[in-house]
Amino acid sequence: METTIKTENMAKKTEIRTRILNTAQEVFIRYGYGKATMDDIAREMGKGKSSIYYYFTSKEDIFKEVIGKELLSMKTRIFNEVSKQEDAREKLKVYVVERMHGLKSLKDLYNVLRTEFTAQRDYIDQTRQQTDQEEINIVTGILDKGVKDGIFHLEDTVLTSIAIVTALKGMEIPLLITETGGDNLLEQRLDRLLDVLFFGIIKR
Amino acid sequence: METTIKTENMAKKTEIRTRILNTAQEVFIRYGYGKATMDDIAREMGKGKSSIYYYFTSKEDIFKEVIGKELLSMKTRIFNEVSKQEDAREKLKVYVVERMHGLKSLKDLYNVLRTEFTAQRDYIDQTRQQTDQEEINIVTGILDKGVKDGIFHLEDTVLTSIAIVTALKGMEIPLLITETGGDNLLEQRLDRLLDVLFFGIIKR
DNA sequence: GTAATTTTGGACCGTTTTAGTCGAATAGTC
DNA sequence: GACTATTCGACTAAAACGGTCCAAAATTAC
Repeated sequence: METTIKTENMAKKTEIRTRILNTAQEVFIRYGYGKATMDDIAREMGKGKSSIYYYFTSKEDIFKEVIGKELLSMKTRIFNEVSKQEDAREKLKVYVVERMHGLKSLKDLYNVLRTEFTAQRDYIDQTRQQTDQEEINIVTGILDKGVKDGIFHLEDTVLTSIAIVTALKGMEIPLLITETGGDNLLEQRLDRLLDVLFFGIIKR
Repeated sequence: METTIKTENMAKKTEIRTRILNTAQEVFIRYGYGKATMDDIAREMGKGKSSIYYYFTSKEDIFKEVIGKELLSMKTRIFNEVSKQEDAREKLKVYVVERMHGLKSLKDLYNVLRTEFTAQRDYIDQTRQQTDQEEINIVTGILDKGVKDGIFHLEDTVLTSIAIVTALKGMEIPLLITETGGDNLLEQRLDRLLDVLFFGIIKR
């Protein structure tokens, strides 16, 4: 009975933390990190500002957790979509498209690339570096399967996956910064990228 | 020659003022009046903050001019759309719909109803009062035409138009504050309002 | 019922940001 | 050259903001 109540209390605390994170995300999206205030977040919650500080250490703390949960969510989505495909070519295609779409929604979240808040950007870059190895592992696994199935002709799948991930990173800024066109334009450009990628791989 | 150059200089000054107002409007829409800064506006212009103060007295001065030009633009649009109709019933319908649509876009502009910046809201309310008489005159004109054409049966068109304008005002907050649904929902609710209005008028 | 713990929020503090001003520099006109 | 128009970074005072404090309220434990 006693542990049950304590468990409920822990769950309630987690629930309130989640609500704060979701509210903070809306406020960060609407105003950007800089202009969003702790008072804004508290007001949307219907609570006092100090109450927010009871659950989180600082504004930056909240921001990092919001980014973290979005990255995790994005990674989960990518993994699920890639797992659904059988063909290695489709796996790679889905991986690229989901990755870029995920980043696009992250752009809306922190609005940092545009407004140059270096501190947050550094943090995002740093967080992204942690997932680099994971990305390379995913792409290497896809390429290995393709070679095994006779679809791809590659000597070194690890080096190739590094090249692919690096190319994707290099495309992030130009692709995401561009305001013109909606998802359709992004889709078209990604298709073109994949064509080049496949021709380059398949033709050898 | 001399007056020509001075005229050009006046035109250039007006052009720069217009560009400042348009830029300010974008910044106000994005961040709201409170969070929008003079530095934001200047940066979007590619100018120094002091340059803005060369053309405008204050941030509030700019805000009032932005609101003023939007209200004027809205009134012009309403007048033009109402003038295009022949039937008094259609005139009234178009008037109501254009009026509410115009207010909806103004809501986006200043974001004040939601964030309760009293100073700006008072100013907007005050500005709106100035146009009240104009609204009553427009609606009275429409009702007079309807009575003349035998479509409406009314004893006192002026009193009725006051009632209609008051009813529209009373509906502004609930209609515009509601986030749910797009223009379609607004259109439906306005149609329903008009049905009630017409049945109430036409059935007597 | 009382004590302990958890949660809350307005007041406060130190720092940062912002509206607005100043004065010098540059550009344009006569 | 004199005068006017325009520009902008530095500066000031006031306001805003992140974060803390501490008492009160609410909840839980005994």
